[in-house]
Amino acid sequence: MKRVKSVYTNSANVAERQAAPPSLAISTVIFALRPSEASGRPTLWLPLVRRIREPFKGLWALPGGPLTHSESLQDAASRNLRETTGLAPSYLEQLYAFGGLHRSPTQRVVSIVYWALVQPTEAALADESANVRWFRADKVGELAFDHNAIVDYALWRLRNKLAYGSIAYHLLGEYFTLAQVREVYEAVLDTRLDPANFRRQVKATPEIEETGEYLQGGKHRPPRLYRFTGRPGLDPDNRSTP
Amino acid sequence: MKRVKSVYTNSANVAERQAAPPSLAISTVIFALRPSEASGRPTLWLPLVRRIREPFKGLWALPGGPLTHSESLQDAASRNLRETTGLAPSYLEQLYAFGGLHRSPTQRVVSIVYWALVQPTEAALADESANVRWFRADKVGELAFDHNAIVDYALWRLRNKLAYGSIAYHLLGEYFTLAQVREVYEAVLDTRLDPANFRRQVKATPEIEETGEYLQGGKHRPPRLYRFTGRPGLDPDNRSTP
DNA sequence: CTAGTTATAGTCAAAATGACTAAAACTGAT
DNA sequence: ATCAGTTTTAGTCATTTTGACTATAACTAG
Repeated sequence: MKRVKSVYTNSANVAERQAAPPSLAISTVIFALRPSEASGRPTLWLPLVRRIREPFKGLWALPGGPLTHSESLQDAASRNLRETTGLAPSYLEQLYAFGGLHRSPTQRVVSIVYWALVQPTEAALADESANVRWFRADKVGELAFDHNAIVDYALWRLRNKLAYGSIAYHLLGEYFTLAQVREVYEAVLDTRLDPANFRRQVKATPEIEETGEYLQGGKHRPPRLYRFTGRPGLDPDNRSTP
Repeated sequence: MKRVKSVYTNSANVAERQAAPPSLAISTVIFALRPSEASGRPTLWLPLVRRIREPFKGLWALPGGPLTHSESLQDAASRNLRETTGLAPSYLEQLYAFGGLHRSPTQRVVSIVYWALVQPTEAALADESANVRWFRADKVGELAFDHNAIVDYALWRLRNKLAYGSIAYHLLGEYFTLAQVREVYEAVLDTRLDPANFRRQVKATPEIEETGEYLQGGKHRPPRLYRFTGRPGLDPDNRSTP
């Protein structure tokens, strides 16, 4: 079989490289909640992978890879999430297609970026190694390519979607207390919210179902557990909120 | 010069076509306001181009084309909008990257779709020919590829963005009356709104500036003209609303 | 000058929001 | 056993926002 790929990657002919179509890659920004080392309160974290080749060798970058022929964009994002972190997302949505001319110094590459939320039970199982590490979302340092801008944009989208839609629950387990929901909002939006008013609002949304269970083992009055009954939200074209 | 492109397009070798990267295209959904033939009230229209080759030869499709090497995604969308309709958009934003496996029967193609709003003064100048025609957004008929789904999604996004953000003004000229703004909302959201309450809300948004001018020549009391002082909104990454 | 129509201001009750008080229910220490 | 401390939960109350509606102003057509 003729190695078609080599026409683009190995040739030193500039005209040929010009004529090559921009390459397509898929990346994902994966958010999960983890307790902050300092306060113990939950904060947003995301996994990054260390680049083992040029360009940007040694820098951290978003997990990603090429789009293979037999998978849809969403499938590619899922796969690549699973391959780098071992995780299955509870929420996955397309973020944006980044296609600036100089994103990569070596070649023109268009990246279709997805963002995902994973539940803490999942996140605890996440692979971590020398080349895969979790970072606090607000302290990622300098990343490869335009990945700092992408992370910022993903954070903006997360905040936005949280403020409108009902998405917070995908960062939590199946059962949760109203205080935990509030902590998600506080972590993501970086504000403090009045517990009484917040609970009034959450209880007004029809997708929140009261269970008969209570969370035991805490130091104080045991809070009631709730359940989210909305759709899974794995579909990017689901028409929920902007 | 070697014709690199031919490696993918002319070769009959299946293995080679498998190995070829999915091709990348840019399309645009262009909305403008035009008076309905029936009621005379403004309604949403969009231009489509007739396909002159297979697949889907003869069917109408969204304007689009390949991504060239020297332009960003947004530039490609702008150019392609200008080339097919002669228009310059007053608003242009990325809609979504569509990459399903079977969007095109002949090859795998990933389309990055933009949506645009053009002002009526512009829209009146739009080119129309045998192969470019404007359709009412709710009556486009059967389109090529998955373009019906794309138009539906674009309409959903437009409604959504209209309900939250301040985007209606990009469908109007520089000066407009509050009744015209209301007509935009009524056309896009397909509802009737109370004129008094609507005006109260619009006047509460800080980006709307009252001018000293009045629209003359109407049959009744001349309405005051207003101006929109928000940012142009040509940037897709502008952090306005979901 | 009058009838018809649109623009615009204002009223009023209902609903939503933000700040706050307080009781209930648990744990851990006295 | 009791009490102090903390969190959950319910409720109050003033303010703001919303929706339905009334009324007046300003124009045109006849």
